[in-house]
Amino acid sequence: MTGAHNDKTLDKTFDPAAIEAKWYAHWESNGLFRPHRPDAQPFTIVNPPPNVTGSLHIGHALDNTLQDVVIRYERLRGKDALWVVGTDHAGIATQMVVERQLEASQDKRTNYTREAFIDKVWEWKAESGGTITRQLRRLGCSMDWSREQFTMDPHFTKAVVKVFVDLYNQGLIYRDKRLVNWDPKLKTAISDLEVETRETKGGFWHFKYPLADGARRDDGLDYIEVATTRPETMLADMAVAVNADDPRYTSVIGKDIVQPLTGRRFKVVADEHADPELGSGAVKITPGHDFNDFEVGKRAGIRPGDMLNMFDAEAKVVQTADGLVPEKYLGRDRFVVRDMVVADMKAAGCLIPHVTKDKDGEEVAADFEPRTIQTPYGDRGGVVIEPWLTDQWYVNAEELAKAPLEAVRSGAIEIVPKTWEKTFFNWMENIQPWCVSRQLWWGHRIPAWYGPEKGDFGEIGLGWETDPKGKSVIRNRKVFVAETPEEMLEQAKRYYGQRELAIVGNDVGEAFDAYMKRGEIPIFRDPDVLDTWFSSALWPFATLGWPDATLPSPSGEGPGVGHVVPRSAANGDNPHPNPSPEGEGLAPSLLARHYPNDLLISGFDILFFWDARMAMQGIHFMKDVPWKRLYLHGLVRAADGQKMSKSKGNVVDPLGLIDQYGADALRFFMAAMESQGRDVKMDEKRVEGYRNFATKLWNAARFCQSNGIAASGSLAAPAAKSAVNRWIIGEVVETVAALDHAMADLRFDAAANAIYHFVWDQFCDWYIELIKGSFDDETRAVAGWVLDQILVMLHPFMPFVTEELWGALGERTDYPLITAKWPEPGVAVDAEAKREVEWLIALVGNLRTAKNELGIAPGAKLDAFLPEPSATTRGIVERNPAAIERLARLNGIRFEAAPAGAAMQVGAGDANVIIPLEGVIDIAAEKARLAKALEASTNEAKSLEGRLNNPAFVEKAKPEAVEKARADHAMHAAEAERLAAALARLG
RNA sequence: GGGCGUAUAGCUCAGUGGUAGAGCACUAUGUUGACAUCGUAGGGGUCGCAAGUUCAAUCCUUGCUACGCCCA
Repeated sequence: MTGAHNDKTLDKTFDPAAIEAKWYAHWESNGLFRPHRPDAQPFTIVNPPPNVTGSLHIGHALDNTLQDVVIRYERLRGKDALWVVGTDHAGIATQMVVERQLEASQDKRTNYTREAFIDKVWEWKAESGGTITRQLRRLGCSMDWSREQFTMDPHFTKAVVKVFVDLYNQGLIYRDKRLVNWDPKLKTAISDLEVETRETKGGFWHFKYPLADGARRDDGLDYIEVATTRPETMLADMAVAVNADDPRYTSVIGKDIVQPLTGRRFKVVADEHADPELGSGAVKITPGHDFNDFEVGKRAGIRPGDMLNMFDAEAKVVQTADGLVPEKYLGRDRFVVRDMVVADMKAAGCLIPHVTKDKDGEEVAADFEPRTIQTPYGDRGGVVIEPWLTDQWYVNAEELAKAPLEAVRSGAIEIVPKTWEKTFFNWMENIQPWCVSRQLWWGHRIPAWYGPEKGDFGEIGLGWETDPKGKSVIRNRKVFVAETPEEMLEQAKRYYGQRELAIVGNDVGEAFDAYMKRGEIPIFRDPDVLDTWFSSALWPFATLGWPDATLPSPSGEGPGVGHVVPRSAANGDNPHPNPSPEGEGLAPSLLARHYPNDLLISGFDILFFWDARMAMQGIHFMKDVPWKRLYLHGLVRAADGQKMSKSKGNVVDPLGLIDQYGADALRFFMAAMESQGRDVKMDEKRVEGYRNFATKLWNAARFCQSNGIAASGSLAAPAAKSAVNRWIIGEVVETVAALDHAMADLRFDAAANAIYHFVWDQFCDWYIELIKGSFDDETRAVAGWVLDQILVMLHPFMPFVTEELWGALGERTDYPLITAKWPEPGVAVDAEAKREVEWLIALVGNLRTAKNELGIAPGAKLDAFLPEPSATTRGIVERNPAAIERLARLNGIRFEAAPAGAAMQVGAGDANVIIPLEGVIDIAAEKARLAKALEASTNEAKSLEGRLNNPAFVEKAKPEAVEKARADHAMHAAEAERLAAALARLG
């Protein structure tokens, strides 16, 4: 039914689905995605690793199509093209999926031990981990599956651990107690980038904070008015800040406030953060729960360790260290407490109502002023982020950002399109410490261990305390950061001397004393894991085998380097190591050969998350940029321009489009729509159009085949005498040049359009039409060669249909298209042939138009006269009788005067062909037609004449512009003259 | 508030300092040695608005308007 028969005769219709699976399996099983080319110039890209348990969405389709276009192009150009592929463990996302599954069966994570839960995640990975890689195959992506990577493979984990330890030893990773963005739903810290600010409707409450000890302001008031959008935080207020230059408050700076609900006494402090222009000019300060207040608190001399905390990990109220939070608030949710606090302040007479006038001009009092609040939400958990004071691991991003900034400035990394440079600079220049620890179970466990710190006299055992999460922790910790437990123990022994050490579980808790009593020093590993982006930042080099010289060999095959990493050190949590299959070219030089990568293609939405961090880690550890070029593309939007989202229900499934139109059509759409700096709007009609394009090509090939046109076997253009053949060879030359130019600039749209228009407009519409009826050997050779060049040039965009046709047109099983050679015509454009064919095209086109306008049947075969042809035109006519008869549908063109009588007149180049139509045409209609054309020509000529008569133009314009204007003027003037003469003939 | 982008035919988008193109849609049509997922012909745009630079502006500059995105 579909595809090619065994005898390779092409079917009338073409079914993408039938050929896609066949060719993909063929390419992959024959190792054609990475042919052995040890002597070729390497070309390397790495795919942005999708979430391992995810599935292909339309954005992946765009991203991976562009990468495949590039890698297939470079492979065809003979390079040692490597497209590294793999998936990301996606810490938060994957853990959430598995937790949701547990919830569905009334189960939950905390019903399991950490190890048991992680086992469940590995099970889920095994179950669903193949989905997206299968889908990438359906799209036709020619990745090197033989070396498929996973961010939690043992060798990758080794790289992650080494990076952490090295950065720690270099002082670029440190543990710090400061405010983090805490997600109370996921119960983990997240980085600044994972916080999205949303506008929400909220309130602004005004309160009286009474001055203590009878103090009064200069104006006599005995309180300070403060306002807040988060009243609940007053339970942990530690100051009121006013501006030192604000005359309303100068006399009370340093005086005490008594907070009405907690009774806590704290100072009025002077701080620049208080803006006299805003509200009352005074601000309540909650250093433990607000980023600005944290800084104010520090400036006021409050140490982070002393800042009051009033929330637990789920943002429920807990007792502060000073014990002043009233019992009734404890254990309640932050938003419940907000309402309670407002009510209690109101009852205490400390709420200042918000007074407005209603529509009748009456004053109305409300508890708060309605306001639009910029509220931080966690991008994964979707709940309001709470600034929370905890110990977390931070990367000194400011330091690591220096080299990437310089790399982009110097051009060592080229960002395409360039407009993104500014965004990149802006972010990198203002980069904040990167919080990399996550309170999750699924991920790379942080290679840090804690034991009790020795006291001033070397004594050990200063006790333990309860952390904000309610867990018992060693109060003064000594941290040991090491790649393996063995190394850690070495460090610990050096520190503790000859004491017995005990590595204990995650919760040292109450067991601490027991260990101490037994004379053992308990040491436990940091329970946290690393931010997923911390590991994916290593993708460009860790996938190539860093830090080992070679990659680990598969399980059970000798001492692969990946397996010397003890399980505990690799992660301690990975019972299902993903063996790295051995592929071709696992030479020690893999890393050296393919780093730096040549190009990275990613969506701009992960510029900061991923690209920037790859640049930081890549340059730091490899002493060179991760990639020479960074191409950023936009989003794929829904047809109405909206962002696609599950909640809006406007998500387009790329697999559905592939089913309907074929992968080639979807790919071509993605490439053709990818112009730099603009989002791609989904347009299914256009996908359909490119499916039609594939069908058009299919049928053209079918026609060629049925006329004895076959595979060329020649890289160079065949010798050709006929103008038509010389012309089409020249068109190939120009198309290759246009494609190469577009690809060099990563203009995917221009590249796709160049081949599209060559195939349809030049090859199908004109060349095939022109050669019909004259299939000589030369023409067969040229047509076969041109069709081959088309298949090669189109292959990066439409790999399936082109490979199928390549196979159908000739016996070349040992020379598949995917590894064929990029066109090298070896000839120049033949200008004479181009002029000749363009003359024929103009004649045919003008004749068709004229016939149509005069209502003459298109098929009517007519006589034609050309009384005084120029030598050139005469030659063209004499050399192309078949085309003139077949396409122009003329009984030849006679070089003699036309018989008297009505005639239509058609121009082409310098010729005016007269076609007698006595009794056939409506003379009035022909006159009208000519008059219309005459007017257009005359207007054009006049306009040009006006310009040429302007001395300023002739003097100041570029000579080429003047020259062109003169030529155009001459052309239009001559045309007008011809048309006028033609009109005159009609009387 | 800061930054970036976009505004061109009904729709989706290219493009150029010398008065504009594609695909789809639309109208008419079906003669041609593959293709109706096709062919042929056609209609349709003061290139968001205003000012400036220039011999010349859709293109460069500035301002404005509208929409979108990122950061604070």
